[in-house]
Amino acid sequence: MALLSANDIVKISEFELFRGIPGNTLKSCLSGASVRTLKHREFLCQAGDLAESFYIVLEGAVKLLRHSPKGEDIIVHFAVQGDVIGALLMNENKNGRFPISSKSMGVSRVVCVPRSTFLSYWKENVQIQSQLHSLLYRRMSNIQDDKTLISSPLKVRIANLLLRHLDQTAETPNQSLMITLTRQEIADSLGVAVESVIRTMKEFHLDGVISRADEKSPEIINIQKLLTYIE
Amino acid sequence: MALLSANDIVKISEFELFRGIPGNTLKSCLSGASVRTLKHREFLCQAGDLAESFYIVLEGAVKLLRHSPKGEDIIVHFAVQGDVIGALLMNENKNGRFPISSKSMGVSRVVCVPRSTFLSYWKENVQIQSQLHSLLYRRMSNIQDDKTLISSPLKVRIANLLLRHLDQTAETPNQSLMITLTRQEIADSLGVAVESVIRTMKEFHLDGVISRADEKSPEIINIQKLLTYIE
DNA sequence: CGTAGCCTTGAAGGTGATCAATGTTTGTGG
DNA sequence: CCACAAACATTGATCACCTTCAAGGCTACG
Repeated sequence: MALLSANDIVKISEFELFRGIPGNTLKSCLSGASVRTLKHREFLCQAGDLAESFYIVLEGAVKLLRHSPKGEDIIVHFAVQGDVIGALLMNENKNGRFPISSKSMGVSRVVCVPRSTFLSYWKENVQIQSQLHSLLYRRMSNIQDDKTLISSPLKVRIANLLLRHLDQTAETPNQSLMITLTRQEIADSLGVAVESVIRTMKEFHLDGVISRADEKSPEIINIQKLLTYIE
Repeated sequence: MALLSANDIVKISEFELFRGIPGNTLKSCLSGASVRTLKHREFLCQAGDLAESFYIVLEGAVKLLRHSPKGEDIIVHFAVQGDVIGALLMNENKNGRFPISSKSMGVSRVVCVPRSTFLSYWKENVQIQSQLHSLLYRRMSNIQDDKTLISSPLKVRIANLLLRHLDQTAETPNQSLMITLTRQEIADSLGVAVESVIRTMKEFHLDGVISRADEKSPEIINIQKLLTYIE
């Protein structure tokens, strides 16, 4: 836990969440906030924890997990830079508990904002509420997209997942993923067995749809070819 | 299309969405609003329509559909009394289009509120934004629950769906569903084949888990027995 | 250097999809 | 009032996709 550096605040001010928000308002919205650095696989919060603060991802990525009855973990969302975790919960009654766990993917840095700050400054600011709406809208759209594809073959569902995580900044026909996803994580996100993901990805690889510069780096996607799986 | 009756306004004022909202604020929030009566299976809006207004369900129920690539429709949500449809979209850029279709289940009545009213009165009211958040939170929780159960056997997923739609007002051990769901709708909601739902429900019936007073009325659930399928 | 987490491959098995045929109910139009 | 279409329900047979299980390999890390 550490205080926010001036550099961090600049970075935060550039997030879409705070677009058009004056500097002093931003400062209020971050009162009592601290920065937490998470190691690979470290938990940010666990399902059942008292929700005393919520989070903004500064750097890196965090996966949101829910326990399935079988004991496996299902990934409901990959939170990346600028994403907000647990804000919806702040509105609910006091003593609310997280319904999800959050686990860091690689090293990441996260801003922790206390619940009281949400109630005093976030909840009372219509601009911020609207921006939160936009974030939620996108997350809701994604999860609905997934649901729409439930009955599609695994190839299609994986292709869809990969497309969603493309690094939109590059312009080349071959784009890489914004985050490094393991086969296990893809499986957990789609609710299927790892082995099935591995076999499908192998096929993609043989077809030249995906490739990797080296082990450990994110997958590189040939978008044209990938799209043929979806149509 | 008709104007709101005094009776309708009373009913709306009792929705959770407007809890603690003063009468004149409510009136502003409904400026330009009209009531639409929908026949069974009539569309309220179709995917791709210009989102010029959003909706509040007054009576009856409306299902929200998304087209899957195969041409089937997946049900992403059952909207009942007090539910809001399309509000998230109002925040987004002008000329936004509905990503979903809405189709009435039986006869229903819906309040149509113009986008301009949202921007003038809903968006600027922090109380209403918070209430919208709560509604969304619940919808998000539901869809995440569904996702968590993706890899569970069909029995469990159907049991979960039934539990969610119990009529909470009754106290008896046997509760009925709030809305009449056809097997087809259950299948569309879970993204499985109708035949699979029929076979599972038949089994439930033989086990005495569900029963129907008569055809056409909602299913009656023996909760104790149903819960044994989930644990 | 041993453990933990992830990846890989093969073989066997099951759940649910698909296809086909038929029945029931409701609403529509002649 | 009857004929017909549309939407939903049902049942059985067959089959594919994905799961499960088992075994082994690789890399990172304490």
